[in-house]
Amino acid sequence: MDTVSKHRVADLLAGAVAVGERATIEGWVRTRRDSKAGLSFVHVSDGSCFDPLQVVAPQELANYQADVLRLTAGCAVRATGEIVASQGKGQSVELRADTLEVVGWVDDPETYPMQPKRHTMEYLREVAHLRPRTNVISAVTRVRHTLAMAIHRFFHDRGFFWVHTPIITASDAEGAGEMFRVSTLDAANPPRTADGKVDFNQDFFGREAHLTVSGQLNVETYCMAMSRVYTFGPTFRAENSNTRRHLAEFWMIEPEIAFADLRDDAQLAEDFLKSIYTTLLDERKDDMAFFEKHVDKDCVRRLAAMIESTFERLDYGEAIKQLEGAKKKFEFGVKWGMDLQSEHERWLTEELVGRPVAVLDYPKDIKAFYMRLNDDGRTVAAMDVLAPGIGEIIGGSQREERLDVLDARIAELGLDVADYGWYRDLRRYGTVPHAGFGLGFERAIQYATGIENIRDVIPFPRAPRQAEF
RNA sequence: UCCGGCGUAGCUCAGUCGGUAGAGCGGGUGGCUGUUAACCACCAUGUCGGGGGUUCGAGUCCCUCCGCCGGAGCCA
Repeated sequence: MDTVSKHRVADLLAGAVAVGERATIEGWVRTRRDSKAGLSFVHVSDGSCFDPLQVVAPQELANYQADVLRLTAGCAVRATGEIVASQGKGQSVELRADTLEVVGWVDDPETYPMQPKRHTMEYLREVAHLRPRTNVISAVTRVRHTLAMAIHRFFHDRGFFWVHTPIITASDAEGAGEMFRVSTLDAANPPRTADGKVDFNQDFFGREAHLTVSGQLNVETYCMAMSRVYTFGPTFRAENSNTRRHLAEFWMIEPEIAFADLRDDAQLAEDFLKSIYTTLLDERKDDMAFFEKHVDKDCVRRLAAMIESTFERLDYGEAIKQLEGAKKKFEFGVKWGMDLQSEHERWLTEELVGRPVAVLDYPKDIKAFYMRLNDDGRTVAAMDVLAPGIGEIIGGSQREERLDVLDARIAELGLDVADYGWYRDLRRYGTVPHAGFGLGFERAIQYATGIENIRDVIPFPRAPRQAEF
């Protein structure tokens, strides 16, 4: 092998190697077309960008008959040659190979699951180990990475610290949602207490433990020292929900800011969404063009509109009034005190406002115990950010920082104050107003790409009866 | 979990009134072409999701189980 340096396809297509210079690429064959002019065209992808590199393999290659003419989709190859201006349409440059080495064959091309054709997303889910070789999943993968990096960059640039809140939690105070148990007890024959119950005292942690459903309560502790913090990590829900919007394991982003109220929180959410989607449109034009053409023709326009808009602020009570006065007939009735249905959220952001809107100050009875009670005594400082085309994209709140009010809410909801020891301590020692929000990472990807099923924007989806890979 | 739909070739699907299965793509072979998911011709391909039932006969009708998809609920 010669000393020609290796390059990524993305770099070559971007002109990193001048025409006339030599380069080596490594990747997987997408398609092969033979020309009786005495050459074959082999499209090679290495995942570095949406487009493959066209490798021109002339019949003069020593292994042309033996190898090149046997190439099928999925073969792994290494090609070295001169970068030349393309004679054909569809690419600016191509690699005229003087060596083309097959690193790994596809042993049975007929049953290779990834054929050079359109597959259904359902089928691709059944071959999750091979689906990153498709246009759509590789594009999702690059978008997912770019958004993740954009999120970290957004927070880092604003002085936030990434706090690694625990995956395993012994707190059963997190509230909503069924949790996965974490245990080393013998499931078939667990130790029992005198009254016949499972004795979790003998379990690994000496008490019941679960996978976390939210990092918020933990991250609040670091907020009360570091001022600006966020979590970005996996989250688990054992709900038996089988929809295109739910996973048993998903990633969530939860910033938390000290010395801040609900309005600061809403502003953070607005800045956040605009920033990460600006980065996405800027850095992944190729993939977004693909989604726009083949998945959701409105996705780029939707993001551009969000970036350019100023988010509206709307009081919950005002939202109810507007909904009650709407000419549109809703499946669900509208009344103060109820939670907004998806159809209501869509109407508010799409019909009434026509751009993203933060709905503020919800009735306390439909919201969590930790949300700050407003002076009216019947609403809490909660917010939902609604966006055209999707509805709710972010949910957040100002947290109750007054110990006596928090205790009253815990009691009111029938919760056990003993379960909230360390959380209450934050209100005893230097408490300050603070707020935060939660964003489901996969839903943010769905919103950007238009991918309808959430199982297609995470590499290995976990859902009821689905954990094969 | 509830409601609805679907399950036929490697993939996407068609299959009428119940009479032992077809197309396109993909694969193989050949032709043609600086080709772009190329094109043309030919060839091969099936436990019709599993089990049970009705019938002379079931891909088709009935029961049941499994799986998948969509919607609802729950939510991120």
